[in-house]
Amino acid sequence: MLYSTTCSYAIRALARLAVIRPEGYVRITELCEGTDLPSHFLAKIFRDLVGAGLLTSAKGRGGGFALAKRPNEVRLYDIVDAVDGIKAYSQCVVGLAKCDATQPCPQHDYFLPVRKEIIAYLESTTLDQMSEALAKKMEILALAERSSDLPVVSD
Amino acid sequence: MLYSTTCSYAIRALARLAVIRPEGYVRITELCEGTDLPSHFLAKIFRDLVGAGLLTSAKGRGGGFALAKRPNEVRLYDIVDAVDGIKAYSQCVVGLAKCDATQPCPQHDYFLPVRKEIIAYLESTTLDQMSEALAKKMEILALAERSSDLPVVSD
DNA sequence: GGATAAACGGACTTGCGAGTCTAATATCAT
DNA sequence: ATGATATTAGACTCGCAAGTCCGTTTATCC
Repeated sequence: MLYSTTCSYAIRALARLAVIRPEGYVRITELCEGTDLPSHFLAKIFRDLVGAGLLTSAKGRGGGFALAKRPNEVRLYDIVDAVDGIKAYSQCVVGLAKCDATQPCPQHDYFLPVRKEIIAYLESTTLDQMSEALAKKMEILALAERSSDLPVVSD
Repeated sequence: MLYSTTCSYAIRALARLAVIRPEGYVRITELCEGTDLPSHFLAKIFRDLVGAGLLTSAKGRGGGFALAKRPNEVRLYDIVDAVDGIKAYSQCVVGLAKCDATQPCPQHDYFLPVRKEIIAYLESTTLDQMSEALAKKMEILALAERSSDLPVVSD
């Protein structure tokens, strides 16, 4: 509800990319394996992320997508901005065209701390934090799978 | 970006309702006058709010919609829950089906304070706070209009 | 150079939230 | 009673985000 579906896919995929291969190319199909990420759609999203400068790509054998920067240099903020556009987060909370200090909407003042918290969250969370959390989770899932012999589809 | 468009309409309309007539019926057309609220669509939304117990309605001359409770008893939380469903706010921030303390998503821990802040905001903000803020704004706008002789479309 | 393997590009489909429209129903005033 | 006025109900349209598909291009390997 904070991000668009497209943006959620982007975030999850980038976190996976940072875990699987922090530097070097990963194929889309490999990236989506064992997850419910829609590979065709993600391919389209990744193309845009290349355009936005977050990813680089290489065609042909051994190719794929790679992070354009080191994981600790990529903020959640940058991903969200590239996909949804950060503007969506600075607009009026009830969608008024005119909403500022002189013409505030009914919730303007009350919402300020929430907006502040969201922006701080987007700016302070980085890809390496997310990849670290994800790596830990994948490890746990792998253990669970080995003991139950059930494939776990998640990321 | 926090609410659906429908929910924004509901919030704005209820705030207006509380300003125009805190108790007693207001017609949809009257409520939308001088705003960009889509009256037909709002009629549909208000029907649902009647079903949710936030509004009461009366047909025929002198009828319309009225608040079912006093403005200070209606929280933003209640409105959002009636329209979007509060469940949307408690789900995983990146849309994972399974996401809890045992299987957290890559952002689970980092997002907690944001979620907390949002919920606090929804629970603590009430309709009378919003109507008070709106009344103040409408007053300013009315003054501006009188001095410039330009009709101001807003709420 | 041919086969293969990957991204690239765009056209296309689908699903759903948003918004419109009209007929039905209930209420009030005279 | 009758006409005016309001919600009610639901079918319908519209636009966009989400998702699919396939041919093209570029790179690599043998």
